[in-house]
Amino acid sequence: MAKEVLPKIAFINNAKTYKLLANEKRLEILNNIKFEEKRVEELVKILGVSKANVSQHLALLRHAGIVTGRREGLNVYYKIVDPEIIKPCVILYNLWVSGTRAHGPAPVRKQKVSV
Amino acid sequence: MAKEVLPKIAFINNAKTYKLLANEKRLEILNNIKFEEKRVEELVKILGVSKANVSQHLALLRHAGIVTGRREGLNVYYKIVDPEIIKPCVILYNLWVSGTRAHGPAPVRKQKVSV
DNA sequence: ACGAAAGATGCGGGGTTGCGCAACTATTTA
DNA sequence: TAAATAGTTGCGCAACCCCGCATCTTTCGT
Repeated sequence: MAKEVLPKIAFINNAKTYKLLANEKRLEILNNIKFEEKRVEELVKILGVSKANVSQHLALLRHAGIVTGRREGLNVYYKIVDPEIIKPCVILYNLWVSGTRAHGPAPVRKQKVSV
Repeated sequence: MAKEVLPKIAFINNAKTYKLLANEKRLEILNNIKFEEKRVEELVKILGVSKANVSQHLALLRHAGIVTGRREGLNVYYKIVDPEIIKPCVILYNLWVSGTRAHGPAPVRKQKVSV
């Protein structure tokens, strides 16, 4: 790990990115399109929320350049631009699995996931 | 990178953690105490905000188990519990440095940092 | 015991976020 | 061209976050 402290600009940028990631639904969306693109309608079924809501979340992620959409007829297929952005999720999840941190009760069975 | 989609509980937990990280000042605090502990007063000088505000941010991080404080006389020394939590910051920063993602204008000189 | 220094905490207002609802656009099929 | 399907966008309100300000607590020196 880098010994140096990141430049101030890094905090501003990271905070923006973390704000986008700081939402359960958006995280679920990202994890569902990290390797294969999916239609909005599919994400609606998976997330169990309204189409409008999914669209709103996707708009945020799109404007930040985190995901891209490709229209094909009636459908729009979304995918992650750079799957690298998922890594922090896996790291934090594993951190939590290891029980190093608190934040909520332990699940029934905790299993690490490869980064 | 793991092919599997993380369990739902992971999204809930990650979202909570990301909310805590989604603040410029808290990120700066974490980056300043990732390897050596610092007094609150030192952080006040570094961040350039009020003592009360720093204390509030530290309280949030403390309650989430991300940092710990150790009192020594008048001073309280804070440090990160597990520096692993910094990794996502470095990853995201490098992602941004690579120009893979948007989010703000490019800095004068961008330099990657080792994870 | 009193004052000073270092932190912590409670409150209040301005700003932001999340989501339902309704209205709108785009594309295909009849 | 009209209807249907897939998606997007604007509005409004409740909930939440950030931070200044004042107050309170802890510890030390005199």
